Amino acid sequence: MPRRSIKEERRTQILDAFEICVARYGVEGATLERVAEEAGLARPLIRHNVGNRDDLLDALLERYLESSERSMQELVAALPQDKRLETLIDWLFGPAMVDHREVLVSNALIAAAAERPKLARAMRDWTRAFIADIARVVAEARPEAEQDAVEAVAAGIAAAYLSVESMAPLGPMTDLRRTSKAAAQRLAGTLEG
Amino acid sequence: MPRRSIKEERRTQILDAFEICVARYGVEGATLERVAEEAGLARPLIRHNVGNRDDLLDALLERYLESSERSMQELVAALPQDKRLETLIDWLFGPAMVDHREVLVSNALIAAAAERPKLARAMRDWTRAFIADIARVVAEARPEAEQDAVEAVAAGIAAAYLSVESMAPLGPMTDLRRTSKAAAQRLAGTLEG
DNA sequence: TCGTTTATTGTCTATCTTGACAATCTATAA
DNA sequence: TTATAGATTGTCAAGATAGACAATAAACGA
Repeated sequence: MPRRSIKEERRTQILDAFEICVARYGVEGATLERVAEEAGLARPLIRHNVGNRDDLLDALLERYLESSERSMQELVAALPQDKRLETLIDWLFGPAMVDHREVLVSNALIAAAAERPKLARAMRDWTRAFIADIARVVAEARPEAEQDAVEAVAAGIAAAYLSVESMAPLGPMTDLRRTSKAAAQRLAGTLEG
Repeated sequence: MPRRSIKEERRTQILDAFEICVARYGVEGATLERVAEEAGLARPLIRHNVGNRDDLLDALLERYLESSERSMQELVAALPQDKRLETLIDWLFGPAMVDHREVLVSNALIAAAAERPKLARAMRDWTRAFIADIARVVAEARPEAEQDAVEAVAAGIAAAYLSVESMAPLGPMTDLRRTSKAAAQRLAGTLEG
Protein backbone atom coordinates (compact mmCIF):
# COMPACT_ATOMS: atom_id res chain seq x y z
CA MET A 1 0.00 0.00 0.00
CA PRO A 2 2.75 2.44 0.75
CA ARG A 3 4.09 4.89 -1.71
CA ARG A 4 7.57 3.86 -2.84
CA SER A 5 10.25 5.60 -0.83
CA ILE A 6 12.87 7.79 -2.43
CA LYS A 7 14.45 8.64 0.88
CA GLU A 8 17.83 7.27 -0.14
CA GLU A 9 18.01 9.30 -3.36
CA ARG A 10 16.85 12.41 -1.54
CA ARG A 11 19.37 11.72 1.18
CA THR A 12 22.33 11.59 -1.17
CA GLN A 13 20.95 14.60 -3.03
CA ILE A 14 20.83 16.56 0.22
CA LEU A 15 24.21 15.37 1.41
CA ASP A 16 25.72 16.33 -1.94
CA ALA A 17 24.36 19.83 -1.52
CA PHE A 18 25.51 19.99 2.09
CA GLU A 19 28.99 18.90 1.06
CA ILE A 20 29.16 21.61 -1.58
CA CYS A 21 28.05 24.23 0.94
CA VAL A 22 30.51 23.02 3.57
CA ALA A 23 33.31 23.23 1.03
CA ARG A 24 32.26 26.71 -0.01
CA TYR A 25 31.13 28.33 3.25
CA GLY A 26 32.53 26.15 5.99
CA VAL A 27 30.55 24.13 8.51
CA GLU A 28 29.20 27.22 10.30
CA GLY A 29 28.26 28.90 7.06
CA ALA A 30 26.42 25.94 5.56
CA THR A 31 22.92 27.02 6.54
CA LEU A 32 19.90 24.85 5.86
CA GLU A 33 18.61 27.55 3.54
CA ARG A 34 21.70 27.39 1.37
CA VAL A 35 21.69 23.61 1.41
CA ALA A 36 18.07 23.52 0.34
CA GLU A 37 18.69 25.96 -2.49
CA GLU A 38 21.77 24.07 -3.64
CA ALA A 39 19.79 20.84 -3.62
CA GLY A 40 16.84 22.44 -5.36
CA LEU A 41 14.53 21.27 -2.62
CA ALA A 42 12.33 22.86 -0.03
CA ARG A 43 13.96 23.25 3.35
CA PRO A 44 11.53 21.01 5.26
CA LEU A 45 12.61 18.12 3.04
CA ILE A 46 16.02 18.25 4.65
CA ARG A 47 14.47 17.60 7.99
CA HIS A 48 12.17 14.97 6.57
CA ASN A 49 14.93 12.99 4.88
CA VAL A 50 18.01 13.48 7.01
CA GLY A 51 17.19 15.37 10.17
CA ASN A 52 18.46 18.43 11.94
CA ARG A 53 21.84 20.13 11.66
CA ASP A 54 23.74 17.68 13.80
CA ASP A 55 22.26 14.75 11.92
CA LEU A 56 23.41 16.36 8.68
CA LEU A 57 26.94 16.75 9.94
CA ASP A 58 27.07 13.20 11.27
CA ALA A 59 25.78 11.82 8.00
CA LEU A 60 28.19 13.89 5.94
CA LEU A 61 31.15 12.81 8.05
CA GLU A 62 30.27 9.15 7.77
CA ARG A 63 29.76 9.37 4.04
CA TYR A 64 32.90 11.43 3.54
CA LEU A 65 35.10 9.03 5.43
CA GLU A 66 33.84 6.07 3.44
CA SER A 67 33.99 7.76 0.05
CA SER A 68 37.42 9.28 0.49
CA GLU A 69 38.83 5.97 1.68
CA ARG A 70 37.27 4.26 -1.32
CA SER A 71 38.51 6.83 -3.82
CA MET A 72 42.02 6.61 -2.42
CA GLN A 73 41.94 2.83 -2.72
CA GLU A 74 40.73 3.13 -6.29
CA LEU A 75 43.48 5.60 -7.06
CA VAL A 76 46.13 3.27 -5.72
CA ALA A 77 44.57 0.28 -7.45
CA ALA A 78 44.65 2.13 -10.77
CA LEU A 79 48.38 2.77 -10.53
CA PRO A 80 50.43 1.00 -13.24
CA GLN A 81 52.86 -1.80 -12.53
CA ASP A 82 56.03 0.24 -12.61
CA LYS A 83 56.77 3.86 -11.77
CA ARG A 84 53.97 3.62 -9.25
CA LEU A 85 55.22 6.36 -6.94
CA GLU A 86 56.06 8.67 -9.81
CA THR A 87 52.62 8.14 -11.30
CA LEU A 88 50.93 8.74 -7.96
CA ILE A 89 52.69 12.10 -7.71
CA ASP A 90 51.69 12.92 -11.26
CA TRP A 91 48.08 12.20 -10.43
CA LEU A 92 48.02 13.99 -7.08
CA PHE A 93 49.40 17.15 -8.60
CA GLY A 94 47.66 16.84 -11.93
CA PRO A 95 45.75 19.92 -13.05
CA ALA A 96 42.31 18.44 -12.61
CA MET A 97 42.63 16.38 -9.46
CA VAL A 98 38.93 15.72 -9.10
CA ASP A 99 37.17 19.02 -8.54
CA HIS A 100 39.09 20.23 -5.52
CA ARG A 101 36.13 19.61 -3.29
CA GLU A 102 37.51 16.70 -1.33
CA VAL A 103 40.29 18.56 0.42
CA LEU A 104 38.14 21.66 0.95
CA VAL A 105 35.64 19.49 2.77
CA SER A 106 38.29 17.89 4.93
CA ASN A 107 39.69 21.31 5.74
CA ALA A 108 36.30 22.58 6.78
CA LEU A 109 35.75 19.51 8.92
CA ILE A 110 39.15 19.87 10.54
CA ALA A 111 38.52 23.53 11.26
CA ALA A 112 35.17 22.69 12.81
CA ALA A 113 36.71 19.93 14.92
CA ALA A 114 38.00 22.35 17.52
CA GLU A 115 34.75 22.17 19.43
CA ARG A 116 33.65 18.67 18.42
CA PRO A 117 35.71 15.87 19.94
CA LYS A 118 34.13 13.17 17.81
CA LEU A 119 34.96 15.08 14.65
CA ALA A 120 38.49 15.62 15.87
CA ARG A 121 39.03 11.92 16.42
CA ALA A 122 37.61 11.05 13.02
CA MET A 123 39.70 13.58 11.14
CA ARG A 124 42.83 12.60 13.03
CA ASP A 125 42.28 9.05 11.84
CA TRP A 126 41.50 10.30 8.35
CA THR A 127 44.76 12.21 8.18
CA ARG A 128 46.82 9.29 9.42
CA ALA A 129 45.11 6.91 7.02
CA PHE A 130 45.77 9.21 4.08
CA ILE A 131 49.45 9.43 4.90
CA ALA A 132 49.60 5.70 5.51
CA ASP A 133 48.12 5.01 2.07
CA ILE A 134 50.83 7.11 0.48
CA ALA A 135 53.45 5.49 2.68
CA ARG A 136 52.41 2.09 1.40
CA VAL A 137 53.05 3.11 -2.19
CA VAL A 138 56.34 4.67 -1.18
CA ALA A 139 57.42 1.55 0.68
CA GLU A 140 56.58 -0.68 -2.29
CA ALA A 141 58.49 1.57 -4.64
CA ARG A 142 61.55 1.77 -2.38
CA PRO A 143 61.72 -1.59 -0.57
CA GLU A 144 65.15 -0.91 0.89
CA ALA A 145 64.19 2.40 2.48
CA GLU A 146 64.00 2.71 6.23
CA GLN A 147 60.61 2.93 7.91
CA ASP A 148 61.28 6.44 9.25
CA ALA A 149 62.39 7.70 5.88
CA VAL A 150 59.31 6.28 4.20
CA GLU A 151 57.05 7.94 6.73
CA ALA A 152 58.77 11.29 6.37
CA VAL A 153 58.54 11.20 2.59
CA ALA A 154 54.90 10.16 2.71
CA ALA A 155 54.05 12.92 5.18
CA GLY A 156 55.86 15.44 2.99
CA ILE A 157 54.04 14.39 -0.16
CA ALA A 158 50.72 14.44 1.65
CA ALA A 159 51.42 17.89 3.07
CA ALA A 160 52.36 19.27 -0.33
CA TYR A 161 49.19 17.85 -1.85
CA LEU A 162 46.88 19.03 0.93
CA SER A 163 48.48 22.43 0.96
CA VAL A 164 48.04 23.00 -2.75
CA GLU A 165 44.45 21.82 -2.70
CA SER A 166 43.68 24.06 0.26
CA MET A 167 44.51 27.05 -1.89
CA ALA A 168 41.73 26.26 -4.37
CA PRO A 169 39.58 29.18 -3.16
CA LEU A 170 42.37 31.51 -4.22
CA GLY A 171 42.16 30.47 -7.86
CA PRO A 172 44.43 28.36 -10.10
CA MET A 173 47.95 29.08 -8.71
CA THR A 174 49.61 26.84 -11.27
CA ASP A 175 53.06 27.99 -10.21
CA LEU A 176 52.53 26.74 -6.69
CA ARG A 177 51.18 23.47 -8.05
CA ARG A 178 54.29 23.04 -10.15
CA THR A 179 56.79 23.79 -7.40
CA SER A 180 54.89 21.65 -4.91
CA LYS A 181 54.96 18.76 -7.31
CA ALA A 182 58.69 19.30 -7.75
CA ALA A 183 59.06 19.19 -3.98
CA ALA A 184 57.21 15.88 -3.85
CA GLN A 185 59.41 14.47 -6.59
CA ARG A 186 62.51 15.64 -4.77
CA LEU A 187 61.33 13.95 -1.60
CA ALA A 188 60.73 10.73 -3.47
CA GLY A 189 64.18 11.07 -4.97
CA THR A 190 65.80 11.05 -1.53
CA LEU A 191 64.95 7.37 -1.21
CA GLU A 192 66.80 6.25 -4.29
CA GLY A 193 69.95 4.19 -4.35
CA MET B 1 37.83 69.64 26.38
CA PRO B 2 37.32 66.21 24.89
CA ARG B 3 37.63 63.06 26.83
CA ARG B 4 40.82 61.23 25.87
CA SER B 5 40.15 58.63 23.20
CA ILE B 6 40.86 54.97 23.79
CA LYS B 7 39.64 54.02 20.35
CA GLU B 8 42.95 52.52 19.36
CA GLU B 9 43.20 50.28 22.40
CA ARG B 10 39.58 49.24 21.99
CA ARG B 11 40.21 48.61 18.32
CA THR B 12 43.09 46.23 18.93
CA GLN B 13 41.13 44.61 21.75
CA ILE B 14 38.23 44.00 19.39
CA LEU B 15 40.40 42.81 16.53
CA ASP B 16 42.18 40.43 18.89
CA ALA B 17 38.83 38.94 19.84
CA PHE B 18 37.71 38.80 16.22
CA GLU B 19 40.92 37.05 15.26
CA ILE B 20 40.42 34.45 17.97
CA CYS B 21 36.85 33.84 16.84
CA VAL B 22 37.86 33.60 13.18
CA ALA B 23 40.51 31.05 14.09
CA ARG B 24 38.03 29.07 16.15
CA TYR B 25 34.77 29.35 14.20
CA GLY B 26 35.79 30.53 10.74
CA VAL B 27 34.84 33.80 9.11
CA GLU B 28 31.17 32.88 8.80
CA GLY B 29 31.00 31.66 12.36
CA ALA B 30 32.64 34.68 13.94
CA THR B 31 29.45 36.48 14.92
CA LEU B 32 29.51 39.91 16.53
CA GLU B 33 27.99 38.38 19.62
CA ARG B 34 30.87 35.94 20.02
CA VAL B 35 33.41 38.64 19.31
CA ALA B 36 31.88 40.92 21.91
CA GLU B 37 31.87 38.19 24.51
CA GLU B 38 35.44 37.20 23.71
CA ALA B 39 36.50 40.83 24.00
CA GLY B 40 34.54 41.30 27.20
CA LEU B 41 32.74 44.27 25.70
CA ALA B 42 29.20 45.19 24.85
CA ARG B 43 28.34 44.54 21.24
CA PRO B 44 27.58 48.16 20.32
CA LEU B 45 31.17 49.02 21.17
CA ILE B 46 32.28 46.97 18.18
CA ARG B 47 30.28 49.17 15.94
CA HIS B 48 31.44 52.30 17.73
CA ASN B 49 35.12 51.48 17.48
CA VAL B 50 35.54 49.49 14.29
CA GLY B 51 32.33 49.38 12.31
CA ASN B 52 30.16 46.72 10.78
CA ARG B 53 31.04 43.18 9.78
CA ASP B 54 32.80 44.05 6.56
CA ASP B 55 34.82 46.75 8.29
CA LEU B 56 35.90 44.17 10.85
CA LEU B 57 37.08 41.78 8.17
CA ASP B 58 38.90 44.50 6.27
CA ALA B 59 40.63 45.68 9.43
CA LEU B 60 41.57 42.17 10.46
CA LEU B 61 43.00 41.38 7.03
CA GLU B 62 45.10 44.54 6.97
CA ARG B 63 46.40 43.94 10.47
CA TYR B 64 47.05 40.27 9.82
CA LEU B 65 49.04 40.90 6.68
CA GLU B 66 51.24 43.47 8.41
CA SER B 67 51.75 41.47 11.57
CA SER B 68 52.50 38.18 9.88
CA GLU B 69 54.96 39.85 7.55
CA ARG B 70 56.63 41.50 10.52
CA SER B 71 56.78 38.33 12.61
CA MET B 72 58.30 36.43 9.69
CA GLN B 73 60.92 39.13 9.24
CA GLU B 74 61.70 39.00 12.94
CA LEU B 75 61.98 35.24 12.79
CA VAL B 76 64.45 35.42 9.93
CA ALA B 77 66.35 38.25 11.56
CA ALA B 78 66.71 36.22 14.74
CA LEU B 79 68.32 33.29 12.92
CA PRO B 80 71.94 32.64 13.93
CA GLN B 81 74.91 33.15 11.64
CA ASP B 82 75.39 29.56 10.63
CA LYS B 83 73.01 26.66 10.26
CA ARG B 84 70.36 29.22 9.36
CA LEU B 85 68.17 26.87 7.34
CA GLU B 86 68.45 24.08 9.87
CA THR B 87 67.53 26.47 12.66
CA LEU B 88 64.59 27.83 10.70
CA ILE B 89 63.23 24.31 10.32
CA ASP B 90 63.78 23.69 14.03
CA TRP B 91 61.78 26.78 14.84
CA LEU B 92 58.99 26.20 12.34
CA PHE B 93 58.38 22.71 13.65
CA GLY B 94 59.14 23.45 17.27
CA PRO B 95 56.49 22.29 19.73
CA ALA B 96 55.35 25.76 20.70
CA MET B 97 55.38 27.61 17.42
CA VAL B 98 53.52 30.65 18.73
CA ASP B 99 50.01 29.59 19.71
CA HIS B 100 48.91 28.02 16.44
CA ARG B 101 46.57 30.91 15.77
CA GLU B 102 48.41 32.45 12.87
CA VAL B 103 47.96 29.63 10.42
CA LEU B 104 44.40 28.95 11.57
CA VAL B 105 43.54 32.54 10.75
CA SER B 106 45.15 32.34 7.35
CA ASN B 107 43.28 29.11 6.66
CA ALA B 108 39.99 30.70 7.61
CA LEU B 109 40.74 33.70 5.41
CA ILE B 110 41.70 31.48 2.50
CA ALA B 111 38.54 29.43 2.89
CA ALA B 112 36.46 32.60 2.95
CA ALA B 113 38.23 33.96 -0.11
CA ALA B 114 36.13 31.88 -2.49
CA GLU B 115 33.48 34.56 -2.65
CA ARG B 116 35.67 37.61 -1.95
CA PRO B 117 38.03 38.54 -4.78
CA LYS B 118 39.92 41.10 -2.72
CA LEU B 119 40.59 38.54 -0.02
CA ALA B 120 41.69 36.02 -2.62
CA ARG B 121 44.22 38.42 -4.08
CA ALA B 122 45.58 39.31 -0.66
CA MET B 123 45.96 35.72 0.48
CA ARG B 124 47.54 34.69 -2.80
CA ASP B 125 50.15 37.37 -2.23
CA TRP B 126 50.50 36.30 1.38
CA THR B 127 51.16 32.71 0.38
CA ARG B 128 53.73 33.66 -2.22
CA ALA B 129 55.47 36.04 0.18
CA PHE B 130 55.67 33.37 2.85
CA ILE B 131 57.27 30.90 0.47
CA ALA B 132 59.57 33.61 -0.87
CA ASP B 133 60.78 34.39 2.65
CA ILE B 134 61.69 30.76 3.16
CA ALA B 135 63.24 30.59 -0.29
CA ARG B 136 65.53 33.47 0.64
CA VAL B 137 66.88 31.60 3.63
CA VAL B 138 67.28 28.47 1.53
CA ALA B 139 69.11 30.36 -1.19
CA GLU B 140 71.51 31.92 1.30
CA ALA B 141 72.20 28.58 2.88
CA ARG B 142 72.78 26.83 -0.46
CA PRO B 143 74.25 29.48 -2.77
CA GLU B 144 75.10 27.00 -5.49
CA ALA B 145 71.60 25.58 -5.76
CA GLU B 146 69.51 26.24 -8.84
CA GLN B 147 66.61 28.65 -8.63
CA ASP B 148 64.04 25.98 -9.43
CA ALA B 149 65.42 23.66 -6.79
CA VAL B 150 65.39 26.42 -4.18
CA GLU B 151 61.78 27.23 -4.97
CA ALA B 152 60.70 23.62 -4.81
CA VAL B 153 62.40 23.08 -1.47
CA ALA B 154 60.94 26.29 -0.06
CA ALA B 155 57.44 25.38 -1.25
CA GLY B 156 57.83 21.93 0.29
CA ILE B 157 58.96 23.28 3.66
CA ALA B 158 56.16 25.83 3.66
CA ALA B 159 53.58 23.17 2.79
CA ALA B 160 54.79 20.88 5.55
CA TYR B 161 54.62 23.70 8.06
CA LEU B 162 51.21 24.98 6.98
CA SER B 163 49.84 21.47 6.89
CA VAL B 164 50.95 20.63 10.40
CA GLU B 165 49.64 23.88 11.81
CA SER B 166 46.30 23.38 10.06
CA MET B 167 45.79 20.27 12.13
CA ALA B 168 45.87 22.21 15.39
CA PRO B 169 42.11 21.82 15.94
CA LEU B 170 42.64 18.05 16.02
CA GLY B 171 44.92 18.23 19.04
CA PRO B 172 48.69 17.74 19.48
CA MET B 173 49.58 15.17 16.76
CA THR B 174 53.23 15.13 17.77
CA ASP B 175 53.96 12.21 15.47
CA LEU B 176 52.84 14.17 12.44
CA ARG B 177 54.89 17.13 13.58
CA ARG B 178 57.94 14.93 13.85
CA THR B 179 57.60 13.27 10.46
CA SER B 180 56.78 16.56 8.78
CA LYS B 181 59.90 18.10 10.24
CA ALA B 182 61.88 15.14 8.99
CA ALA B 183 60.42 15.71 5.54
CA ALA B 184 61.50 19.35 5.64
CA GLN B 185 64.99 18.35 6.69
CA ARG B 186 65.13 15.78 3.90
CA LEU B 187 64.12 18.40 1.39
CA ALA B 188 66.80 20.75 2.63
CA GLY B 189 69.25 17.90 2.37
CA THR B 190 68.59 17.51 -1.35
CA LEU B 191 70.42 20.79 -1.95
CA GLU B 192 73.69 19.73 -0.39
CA GLY B 193 76.91 19.11 -2.22
C1' DT C 1 -12.06 2.23 -6.10
C1' DC C 2 -10.18 3.02 -1.67
C1' DG C 3 -7.10 3.15 2.15
C1' DT C 4 -2.43 3.55 3.57
C1' DT C 5 2.01 5.25 3.42
C1' DT C 6 5.12 8.48 1.99
C1' DA C 7 6.40 12.89 -0.28
C1' DT C 8 5.68 17.64 -0.46
C1' DT C 9 4.17 22.05 0.83
C1' DG C 10 2.88 25.65 3.95
C1' DT C 11 3.15 27.87 8.13
C1' DC C 12 4.29 29.05 12.80
C1' DT C 13 7.31 30.20 16.66
C1' DA C 14 11.53 30.93 19.09
C1' DT C 15 16.02 32.37 18.72
C1' DC C 16 19.95 34.55 16.74
C1' DT C 17 22.15 38.24 14.22
C1' DT C 18 22.79 42.63 12.59
C1' DG C 19 22.30 47.50 12.14
C1' DA C 20 20.90 51.63 14.07
C1' DC C 21 19.94 55.17 17.32
C1' DA C 22 18.88 57.47 21.69
C1' DA C 23 20.18 58.28 26.38
C1' DT C 24 23.44 58.49 29.88
C1' DC C 25 27.87 58.65 31.95
C1' DT C 26 32.72 60.41 32.24
C1' DA C 27 37.04 62.58 31.67
C1' DT C 28 39.21 66.68 30.28
C1' DA C 29 40.18 71.47 29.38
C1' DA C 30 38.67 76.10 29.56
C1' DT D 1 32.56 74.74 37.74
C1' DT D 2 31.03 73.88 33.30
C1' DA D 3 30.90 72.79 28.48
C1' DT D 4 32.23 69.31 25.29
C1' DA D 5 33.82 65.31 22.99
C1' DG D 6 33.89 60.82 23.53
C1' DA D 7 32.69 56.28 26.06
C1' DT D 8 29.18 53.34 27.57
C1' DT D 9 24.77 51.38 27.98
C1' DG D 10 20.09 50.31 26.64
C1' DT D 11 16.92 49.25 23.37
C1' DC D 12 14.52 48.45 19.14
C1' DA D 13 13.36 46.83 14.44
C1' DA D 14 14.36 44.03 10.49
C1' DG D 15 15.99 40.01 8.72
C1' DA D 16 17.87 35.36 8.95
C1' DT D 17 17.85 30.77 10.86
C1' DA D 18 16.35 26.52 12.95
C1' DG D 19 13.02 23.51 14.65
C1' DA D 20 8.53 21.75 14.62
C1' DC D 21 4.10 20.39 12.99
C1' DA D 22 -0.21 20.39 10.33
C1' DA D 23 -2.24 19.89 5.86
C1' DT D 24 -2.19 18.40 1.26
C1' DA D 25 -0.80 15.62 -2.76
C1' DA D 26 0.73 11.47 -4.87
C1' DA D 27 1.76 6.69 -5.45
C1' DC D 28 0.85 1.98 -4.57
C1' DG D 29 -1.43 -2.24 -3.22
C1' DA D 30 -5.61 -4.51 -1.79
